[in-house]
Amino acid sequence: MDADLGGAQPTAAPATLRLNAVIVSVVDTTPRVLTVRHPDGRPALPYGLLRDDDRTLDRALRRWVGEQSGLELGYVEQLYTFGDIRRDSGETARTLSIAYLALVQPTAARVDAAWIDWYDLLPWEDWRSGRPAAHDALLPALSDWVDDAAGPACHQRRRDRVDIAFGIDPQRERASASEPAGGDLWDGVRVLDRYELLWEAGLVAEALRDRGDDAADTHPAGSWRGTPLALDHRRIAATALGRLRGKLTYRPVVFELLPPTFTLRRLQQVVEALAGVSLHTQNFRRLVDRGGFVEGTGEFEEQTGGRPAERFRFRPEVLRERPRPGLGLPRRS
Amino acid sequence: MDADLGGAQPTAAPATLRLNAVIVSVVDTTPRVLTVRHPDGRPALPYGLLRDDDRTLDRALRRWVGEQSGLELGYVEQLYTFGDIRRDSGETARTLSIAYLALVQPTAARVDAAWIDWYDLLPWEDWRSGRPAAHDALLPALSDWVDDAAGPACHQRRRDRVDIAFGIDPQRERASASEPAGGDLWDGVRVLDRYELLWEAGLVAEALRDRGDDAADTHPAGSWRGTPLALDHRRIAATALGRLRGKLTYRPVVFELLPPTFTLRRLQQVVEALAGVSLHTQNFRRLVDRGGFVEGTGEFEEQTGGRPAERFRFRPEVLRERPRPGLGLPRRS
DNA sequence: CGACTTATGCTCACGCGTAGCATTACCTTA
DNA sequence: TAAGGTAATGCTACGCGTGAGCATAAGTCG
Repeated sequence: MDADLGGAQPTAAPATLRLNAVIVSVVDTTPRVLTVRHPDGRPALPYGLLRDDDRTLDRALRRWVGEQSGLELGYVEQLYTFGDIRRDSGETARTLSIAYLALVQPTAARVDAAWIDWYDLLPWEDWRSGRPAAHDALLPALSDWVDDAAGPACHQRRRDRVDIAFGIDPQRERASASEPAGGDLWDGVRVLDRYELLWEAGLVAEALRDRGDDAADTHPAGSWRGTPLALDHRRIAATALGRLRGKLTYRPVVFELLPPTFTLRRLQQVVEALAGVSLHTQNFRRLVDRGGFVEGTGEFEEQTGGRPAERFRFRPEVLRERPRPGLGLPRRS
Repeated sequence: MDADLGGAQPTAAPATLRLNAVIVSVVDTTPRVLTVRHPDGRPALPYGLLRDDDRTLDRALRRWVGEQSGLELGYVEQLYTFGDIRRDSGETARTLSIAYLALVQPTAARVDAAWIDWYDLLPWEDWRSGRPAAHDALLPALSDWVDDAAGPACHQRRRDRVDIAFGIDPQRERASASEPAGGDLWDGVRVLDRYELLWEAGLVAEALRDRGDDAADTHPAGSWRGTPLALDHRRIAATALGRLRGKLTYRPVVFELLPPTFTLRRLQQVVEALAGVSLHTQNFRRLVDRGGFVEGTGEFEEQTGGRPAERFRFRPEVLRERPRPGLGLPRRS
C-alpha cells in the first residue's frame, strides 16, 4: 500500500450531525419507545446535538436526553450511524445520525410522554399470539415484488432474501393448510433485514415518501403496514429491536428494564415482549434460576387470582460465573 | 414529553468526519490487518473522507479503499462511531471516526501492502497455543491497578471488571499451580473490554500518549504490551476483533475470507485464527458438514505430508435452512 | 519399508432445550 | 363452606448438539 494513503485533503462535505435515541421501556406486556413530535407533524425519535464540551458521545446523549425529558438513562449502547443521502431528500447537506439504544424502567418514565408501542411500528415482528396477522397481507405482497423482478437472477436473489428474512421454508410451502406456519426458521434478530426488504418492496409508507411521492402517509392504511415515523426513524427503531433481541441471548440486559425485585412471571413477560415470542414458562423458570440469573428474596407478591409469586432479584455474580450469560428462548407451542 | 423536544438549534460543533477501515485477511494461520503510515510515523488504519456524491457510507468506504489500495471489498460491516474528545489531544475540533470492518481474501490483497498481525496489536487475545504469554505480565499489573483503587467500592468494581474481562475465577484463584489456567470463563468476544481496561490501567502505550505524556512509545517495551497504532486506532482494531468473533458464531462470515474451494483444515485454521482458540478437529468437521455449511467437491488437495484432503465449497443454502447459522467453537484441550 | 503426518469415521457420555404431567396455594363465586 | 379457576412451582422423559477420545485410511519422508 502506498505511503500517501490516508493523506487525503479534508474536502469532505460538512455533514450535519445528530444523535438519535431509541429509549425503550416495557409496561405490562408492551415494549414502548419514546417519541417526540417532528416539525412535519409525524412522530419521531428524540434527537439532540453534540456539543463541544461533551467528552464522549454517550455523555452527550445522556445530557440532552436529561435536558429534554428529565430521564436519567441507565443502560446505553451505540447502535449504528446512518448517513444515507436519501435521509433528507429535501435538504442539500447530508445528515448523519448516530443512533443509540437506551433502556429505562417504566417508573423512571414521565407518564405524559409520548410512548408508542414498538409493535405498532413493526407489527410483523410480534409472534406472541402466533403468526402475526400482518403477515397475511405482507407475504403475498412480497411475493408479488419477487415476481416483479427484472431477470431470473434478480428474481432468485429477491426470493432468497424474502425467504431468509421471513423464515419461509420453500419445502413446506405447499403442505401449508395442515400446519399454520411454525416460524421455526424465523430469526427474531433480523428485524432490520425485514424492514429494509419491506422498504424496497414499497410496502411501508417511508418508501414512497423517500422516493419523492408526497402525501405518502395517506397511503392505503391497513395496520399491517405499521405506523410510519419521520425521516428514517423507523429504520432506526428496527435496528434497535434487532440489536436488543440479539443482546438478550448473551447478556443479561433485561434486568435494566425491571425494578430491583420482580416476579419470574414479570421477567418472562418482559423477555417475551422484547423477543416477540411466547416462552414455555417452566423451562424459562429453570433456565433463569438454575442459570444463576436471579435469587429469591423471601418476599411474595400478593395480587389477584392465583398463588402468590416470590419476588426475585438479579444476581450480578452471574457475570463472573458464566462467560456469556443470556436468556435463551425456550419457545412455547 | 414536551412538544419542543428535538427542536434544538444547530449550535453543535462542526466535527471533522472520517471513515476508518479495519481490513482483514487471514494468511496461513495469521489474521492480518491492513495499515498505512500515519504522519506521526506510527502505523494507522487506513482512512478516507466522505464525499457529497457518496450515496451511502458503505459506498464511500468502498470508493476510497478502492482508490487508495485497489482492493475490491467484499463483506463490509459498520462497527462503531468513535467521537471521544481525547482522540486528538492536540487539535481543537473533535474528530468523528466511523469505523468499518471489511473482509478480503488474501489473493485479492496487494502483496506489498503493510499488513500487520492482529495479535501483534493484541497479544493477550491469542489462546491458540494455550494461555497467552502476555498474561504473565498483564495480570499482575492489572492486580496492582486494582489495589491502587481509591476506596473499597472502586476496588470492588475494578476487581469485577478485570475478573470478567479476563475470565478469572476468583474461587480457583489459589488452587492455581496444579491447573495452568483453563480459560473456561474467557469470553473471546470481550476484546474491547480488555483493551479499554488495559488503557485505563495505563498498560498500553496509548494511555500515556493520550494523557499528554510525550515520548510515550519509548514506553518500556515488552511484546506483551502489543504494537501501538496512531490515534485510537488500536481501540478500533479491538472493536473489530470482538465483533468478528461474535459474528462467527451466528453468521457464516468466515467464508468471505476463503477462496471458493478450500479444505476443512484450511477452514478450521481461519476460524481458529480469528477466534483465537484451538478447535477440536473432529468435532469441528462434524459441525461443519452435518451443519450443512459446506459440501464436498470431488477434488482433492495434493500437498506435502499426509493424506490428501477433499476440497469443499460453501453451501449458501444453509442460510435458508437454519435461522442462525454460525460456527460454534468446539474447543480443544 | 517403517515412521510420521494428515484426513476422516465412529462411539459414548453429558447437558441443555423441548414437552408434558403433577402439585401447591391463593382468589372468586356459588 | 365448597367448588372451580388461576398462577406458581416441581419433576420427568426424550432427543439432539457438543465435548472428548479411539480408530482407521491414505498419503509423504527418510
